[in-house]
This record gives sequence, C-alpha cells and structure tokens, in this order.
Amino acid sequence: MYSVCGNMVSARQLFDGSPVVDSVSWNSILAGYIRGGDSEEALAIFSRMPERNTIASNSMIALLARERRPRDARNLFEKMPVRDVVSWSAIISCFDQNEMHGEALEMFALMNSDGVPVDEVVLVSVLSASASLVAAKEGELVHGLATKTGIDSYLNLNNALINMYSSCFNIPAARRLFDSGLHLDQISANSMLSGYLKCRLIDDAREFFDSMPQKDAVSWSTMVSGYAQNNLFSETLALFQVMQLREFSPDEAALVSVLSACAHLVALKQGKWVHTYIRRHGLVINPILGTTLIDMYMKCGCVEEAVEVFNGIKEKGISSWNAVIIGLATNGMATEALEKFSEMKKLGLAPNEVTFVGVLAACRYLGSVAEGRRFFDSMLEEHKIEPNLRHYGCLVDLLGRAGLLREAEELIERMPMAPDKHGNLEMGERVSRRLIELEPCHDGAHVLLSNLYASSGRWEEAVEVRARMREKKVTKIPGCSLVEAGGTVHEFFAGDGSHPQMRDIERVLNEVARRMRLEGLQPDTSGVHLDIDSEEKETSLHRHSEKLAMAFGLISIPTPTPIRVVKNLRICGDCHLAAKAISRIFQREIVVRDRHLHHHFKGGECSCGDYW
DNA sequence: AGCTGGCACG
Repeated sequence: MYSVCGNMVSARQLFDGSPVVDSVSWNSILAGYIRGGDSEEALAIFSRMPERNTIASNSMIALLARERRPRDARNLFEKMPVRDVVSWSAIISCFDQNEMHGEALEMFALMNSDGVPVDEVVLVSVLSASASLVAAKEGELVHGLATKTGIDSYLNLNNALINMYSSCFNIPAARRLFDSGLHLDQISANSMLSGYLKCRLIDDAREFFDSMPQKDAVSWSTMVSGYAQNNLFSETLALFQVMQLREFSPDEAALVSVLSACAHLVALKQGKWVHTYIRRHGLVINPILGTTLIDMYMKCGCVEEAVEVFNGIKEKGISSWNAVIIGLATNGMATEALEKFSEMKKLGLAPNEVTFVGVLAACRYLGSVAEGRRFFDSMLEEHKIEPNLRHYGCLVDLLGRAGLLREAEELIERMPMAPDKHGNLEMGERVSRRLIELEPCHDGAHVLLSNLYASSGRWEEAVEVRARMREKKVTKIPGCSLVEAGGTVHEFFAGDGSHPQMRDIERVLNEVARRMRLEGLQPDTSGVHLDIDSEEKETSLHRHSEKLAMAFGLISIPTPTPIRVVKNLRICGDCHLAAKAISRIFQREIVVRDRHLHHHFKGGECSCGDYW
C-alpha cells in the first residue's frame, strides 16, 4: 500500500523490518522505487533480489532508459535468463531514446533471428529508429511486416509510419497513409507537417498548416522551427508573434527556435525579450535552451550576458560548454575560451568534436602552433574523437598563419580518412541526394554532399558534385548584412540601393570616406575581384553590405549603443579598415560578426588584431 | 512491464 501511494519511507521501514521477505514484497518495493524514478534504490533492491522475474527486469530497463543509462540497461538485458517481447521492446526503445538508433535496429534483427514474434508496440520503436537514421529501406520492411501480421490499425503505429516516411523524405507515402481513412490524431498531422518542412517544401507546409482543423502547441512550434531550420528567420519571428496572439504559450522547444532566429538576425532586443519571458514564466533552462540562449548572446557580441547565463545553468550539458567556449573564442577572448576548456575537463566532462572546433579556433586566434597541435593530437589519443574537416581546416589555417606552409601542406596530404562504412556518411549521402532531387539549385545540399565526400577521402566524387553545381548554375550566395535598429532587423545586400534611407546612408559613407582621406587612409582594394579600374573599385567597395549596414547603424542607433552587424560572408579588408576608422572618428563601438568570428571595433582598434 | 510529433553549439 505504502509503495503504491508513493510513501517509500514507510514502505521501506516495513520491508526492512520483515523477518521473512517473499517475492511479492521484493517486487512491491522495487515497483515503488521504479514508479518514483529512484534508479539507485531500485538497482540496489534489484541486485539483492533472490529471484528476478521478467516483469521486474523489463521495468528496470525502462527506468534505465529514462535515466539515460543505455549501457547499464544493455548489461541487465544480457543477463536476463528469459526474455519476452516486452524485454526486447524495452531495450530497443532504450537505444532509440538514447540516440543509439543503429543499435536499436541491430537489436531488432537479433530479436527476429531469435524467433521472437513481433507486436505492434515494438514496431513503433523500430520505426522511430528508422526515421532517425533516415533508413527508408528498413522502414518499408517494417511497414510490410506490420501489414503481413495484420497489426496495422494501431494508432501509434500509424503515426510512427507517417513519421518514418516523412523523415525519409517520402511525402507521397506519408500522405497516402494520412489520407487513407485510418484512425489518426493530432500527432499524425504534426508528423505530416514536419515531413513537408524536412523536405524544404515550405509553401506546402504552410498551406497544410493553415488548413489543419486543430493546432496544438507542437503544431505551432513545428512550423516556427521549420522556418528557422530553413533559414527563414524573419518568418520565424513573424509566426511566433501570431502564435502568441492566438494565446499559445510557447514552451522551451519553441523558444529554442525563436532564440536561434534571433541569434542569426542579431535581433538582440527580441532575444532579450525571450530571456525575460523565460524568467517571468519560471521556465526551466534545460541544456538545449541554455545553449541557445548563450549562443544568442554570444552571436550578438554580448559576452558578459552569455557567461552570466552559463553560470546560472544548473545542469550544464556539454553543448552549453561548447557554446561558451566557441563564443569566447569567436569574440576574441581565446585565452578565456581555453580556460573554460580546462575547467570543463577538471569537472570530468568529456569534450566532443564540437568542443574541439572551439578549442582549435581559440588556438588559431592566438597563433599558438604548439598548443593547437597538442590539442589536435589529443583528440584521437585521449578522447577517441576522429578529427573532421573543420578540425583539419583550423589546424591548416593555424600552420599557414605561422608561415609553416610545408607542414600545412603535409597535413592536407594526410588529411582524411578512410571512407567510413557505417553511420554518418551513408546517412548524410542519402539526405543530401534527396534534398538535391527535391531542390536541384539548392547550394547548401550540394556543398554538404561535396564536403561529405571530401571528409571521407572520396575526392573524385567531391569534385564531381562541385562540377555539377557549376553546370546547374547553382547560385553563389550574395553578400548580405543585417543590423538591428529600434527593434527591427534591416537587411542590406552588396550594391543594394533599395533601402528607403539610402540617401542618408550615402551621405554618411561619403563623409566616412572624406574623413579617412583626410587622415591619409587609403582604401584597401585587394579584396575586390571585379574586372574594373581602381576608381570604380572604390565605389563598389562603398556598396559592400557590411558598410551599408554600419552606415545605417550610425544614423539610426542612438549612442552609446554599439552597432551590431552580422555578415553572411567574411568581412573584407576595406570594410574592416572603415569600421576601425568609424569606431574612432565617431566614437562608436561596432561589432561585426562574420562567418568566422566577431570583430569588436573600439577606438580605432579591432579585437581580432587585424588577422581573420 | 515496453511505444509515436516540434529543439542547440561547428
């Protein structure tokens, strides 16, 4: 009774006081701890049990799954003398929920070869794993199995099927199930919506979303985050406004996408609003939300606020550490970034490959060749992490900067890496091939595929993809800069004169050029690859998007607020020169975030020390 | 006793 009511203290007193403990008592006390989620006590009781029945073991596996302890669950599973379909189902779902999708599918294969008959519940977990792996073939096999065994009218299974086809970019198959008069619910519709978004079919997604008879918080959140993942950040923020007008309170997951949009748009005002919202509503800053919040502040150049958020997070995940390390490194505080890294290691946290992108970026920034090499070598030796293209890129850059060109070349020679037969490459290849099919001119997918081949040593195929890009005239990304002023994000493209305040911008740019000439500062035309004479070069430099954005910031952001600009490409030498001049002449702090790092301009100097 | 949808750092 005590155990069922959750009063484990009284239950335990009775249990410990009993002279004879029968198997019912053992099972009751165990069930009490499992229900309460007390895995330590549950495991202790479990290990003392004279006879462990299958039901108790099955529930233990499920508990360990929730506690993110798949290794312990596997050990327990392997020690079981008798396993039924629920045991298999529990271990498969455990792997699936702990991002071990491949292991989940392997377990399912073992289950089949053991001759254990499947039921509808285990198929749901197998389909979930197939969806995560974008394993269309496996998914279809499971679908066939479900049809053959006649268990295809189970709601969760239908939803898992729709989700699997959606995740594997097979919209027609998902839609057939959705339209075929099966028993469906809100989850079915949300999975369908998510499928359109994964396929980048934004207009179809929006049409489907608008036509949904019922929308719950997940529907809104799916659409909002779908915009963000397709780089439609203004749409993300706009739909988020509508979501709130409809009185859907955003939860942690929705806010993550909104913050990520704010980070991309340097929309600091909206980002701060979200932070306040989180505090006011007492939302828990989970590791993902914390990471995104840190990243938003870091991407806006607000290092202090980012570190404050980081310090306030109770449960710091590895990604929170990564966000702070990368943020410090890109904001010109490389020494602090490396300090954070050693602090993290002291706490016994294992770095991952993202951590090392930050660590190596810090070394590149500092120009510390020996340290960079040491960290690079420690990846494989100490942490069993295979360096990827980004890590190599960082080290090559670092060596190149130090003038060690021969070493840099050698590194490129021995770069990657045997084609890996399992996991990421195959999955990445499936995903990018499908995206290219859906959207032949999408440059991101081509670049992704090409990088994938390159990173696994399949150079010829990488080159082939690049050639196809040229053939299809996949568009190059134009230079684009954003600046927030008065709560609105303004967008400028290179050479773009369409802004309503263009005359004022022009006036400011001419004034900047005049003041720079007075001080004998020559424009730096080396970064311009246009076939025009030098006078025109100077004019075209005026039109660089970051310069337009900075000039607009000067006239529309009141002092002493810093001007925060984000550029999608790297800042050019001349704009860098101009930014330094502006920061001194006009006494304005400027932060320009480019593809690689943040440039903090103050009093005529840049935090990057003129190397970027 | 086991199961399905939206989420971040490169």
